[in-house]
Amino acid sequence: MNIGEAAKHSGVSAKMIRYYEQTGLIPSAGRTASGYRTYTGTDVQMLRFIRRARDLGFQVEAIGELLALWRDRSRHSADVKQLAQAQIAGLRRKIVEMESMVATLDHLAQGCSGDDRPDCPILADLEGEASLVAPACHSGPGFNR
Amino acid sequence: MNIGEAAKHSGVSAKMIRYYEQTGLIPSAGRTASGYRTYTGTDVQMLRFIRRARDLGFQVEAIGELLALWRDRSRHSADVKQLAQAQIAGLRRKIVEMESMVATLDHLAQGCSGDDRPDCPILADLEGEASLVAPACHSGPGFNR
DNA sequence: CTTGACCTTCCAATGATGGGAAGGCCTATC
DNA sequence: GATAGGCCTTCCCATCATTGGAAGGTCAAG
Repeated sequence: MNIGEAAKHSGVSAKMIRYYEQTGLIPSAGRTASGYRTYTGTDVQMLRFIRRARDLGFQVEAIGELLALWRDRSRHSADVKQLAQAQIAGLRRKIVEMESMVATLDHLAQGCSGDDRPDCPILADLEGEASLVAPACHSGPGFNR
Repeated sequence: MNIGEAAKHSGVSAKMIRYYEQTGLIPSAGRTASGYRTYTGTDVQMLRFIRRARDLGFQVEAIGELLALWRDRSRHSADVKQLAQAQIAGLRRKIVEMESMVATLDHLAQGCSGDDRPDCPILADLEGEASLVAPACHSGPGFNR
């Protein structure tokens, strides 16, 4: 199977397959005499593993760890679980952060008449007049930006 | 005021101030005879505006639109409100997506014994045995990855 | 044997930010 | 007035995952 077919069957683009090979996430594929990469069913399964992990928001580095565990027949499921829970925790952190943004924006937008007048609490807040909005919404220690 | 002080007062790093100038988000700063950038109180206020908008998750392109409205004395608050609501909608979309990831991962992690045995539904799911998890959780059209 | 679809490598760009080097400027201290 | 060290300047590179494209080789069907 060449790279195009592997891409179709795995849902990972050919570009990304080459990239993953280049960065060492996956081993180098076999080659035909003319230099084309060849893929087996196992390779496609690995690519689908990667695709699925990406869909779950894992970074490529974490996927490397997952792959290592996947290949390790004597792995401990605790190690896998720990990676998953770290991922959950990271996602939850980002969700909380975004929810705080939404709350602030929603509060500001509700105070905005939304007509043809220029007065707008949204701009006023961005300008720095923070008294118009509850400070607890966005000045907490949770922001990592 | 030179760029270091402007950075300190605005919370935007000197690097980013130069970058914003280079990309046209902010107008070119004045210069001293020896080439140093100079900033006024108004400039710092604009930088703080940018900083605050970044904290609310606006992309730089959207901040450009916000700044244009901020400068426009005859703006309509409806335009500002629309930008804010688009931002809210975008954030909510991402939050939903992440919540679906968390739900899937949480479900998988709960099925994982987390001990020294190798059996692990997390890996099994990543491998492609999607029957272990409700497909509606993550196969919807909302994914933009 | 040509055509079109595929493959190869290499280079570049995205968006927002940080790091660093090489060199110039400013200010305080001696 | 010289010097030190802290700031400034520009320029280049790196990140992270992904896409795009160009230039050129290969394969399969007509």
